[in-house]
Amino acid sequence: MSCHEVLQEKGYRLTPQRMLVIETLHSADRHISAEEIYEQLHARYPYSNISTVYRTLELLKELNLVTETDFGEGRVRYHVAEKGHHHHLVCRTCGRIRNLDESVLYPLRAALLRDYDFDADLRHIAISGQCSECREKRGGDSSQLS
Amino acid sequence: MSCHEVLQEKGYRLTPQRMLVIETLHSADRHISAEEIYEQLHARYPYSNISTVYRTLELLKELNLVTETDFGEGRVRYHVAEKGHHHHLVCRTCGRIRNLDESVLYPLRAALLRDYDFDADLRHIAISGQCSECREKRGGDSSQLS
DNA sequence: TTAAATGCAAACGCTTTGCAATTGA
DNA sequence: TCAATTGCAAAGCGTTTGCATTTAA
Repeated sequence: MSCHEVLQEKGYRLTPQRMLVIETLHSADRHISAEEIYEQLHARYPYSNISTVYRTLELLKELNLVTETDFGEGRVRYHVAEKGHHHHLVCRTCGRIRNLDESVLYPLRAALLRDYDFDADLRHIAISGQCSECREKRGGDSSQLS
Repeated sequence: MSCHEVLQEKGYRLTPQRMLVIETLHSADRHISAEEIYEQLHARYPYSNISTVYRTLELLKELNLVTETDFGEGRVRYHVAEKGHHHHLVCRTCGRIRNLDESVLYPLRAALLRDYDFDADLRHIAISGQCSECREKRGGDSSQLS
């Protein structure tokens, strides 16, 4: 189902601004920032505003139509949520496997490239751990972070 | 070698502000933000300033005495660089293994917990990929990201 | 003594918000 | 028609910077 259809179905208005933001996101060949979306939008539709871009992105995020990724640049980047590529989260307790959107690993890849000059292959990984249900049931060994 | 010694050896001044920032970082039981460091510093030394905190953190980062981690909260957190815990980066071409500071994985762990409610076990992982030398030599298959 | 470091205030860049005006359904 | 959406301007937040003053060595 397309972004337009999802918006319409859920009762959101299909404004020209929203359609242009969606179009820009789809035609982008890489993760794109709000500012970049705004520039393209503004070129075609001069009476547009960056706060509308942010509000539209917020909405699309809520509807899981776009993914927000923080590459540690001081701004956040967006792309349309792809259903195709994903990894797996494997619960060590119940064994259940859950899909993990690949975009969650992008910041790590970016950091390894930037800080270690290492081109990590994160295309086929499974991450082990414990799902929320098993954690609640057993209490287990959670806190690694502090 | 302690932070104080490193600073002194490299010819940096040991000001009370710097010593208090270092002390605060060491006594913190978790990753701490600049604002939090400043609050503690300011309580003990009222004529201090947050820009000094930022400048000190910048310096300690350069000297590899502290690590900066972005958990995606809109602010960055710091902690003293631990030599103890690390993971491995394994080059698929030359096989060389390089240490990876564990803090690089913290944002991923935080994101999995926040977005997937999954408590990932990232304590013993090796990440496969290609190091910079091998990439330069052979050109290989790099770009996964955009 | 003096270059390095600080405090202050102002600016920065990204993002959010209050509100009146506009508009899609 | 009228609630949803927008544009605008201003604010919010974490961080950085210019500059005069202070200070560790």
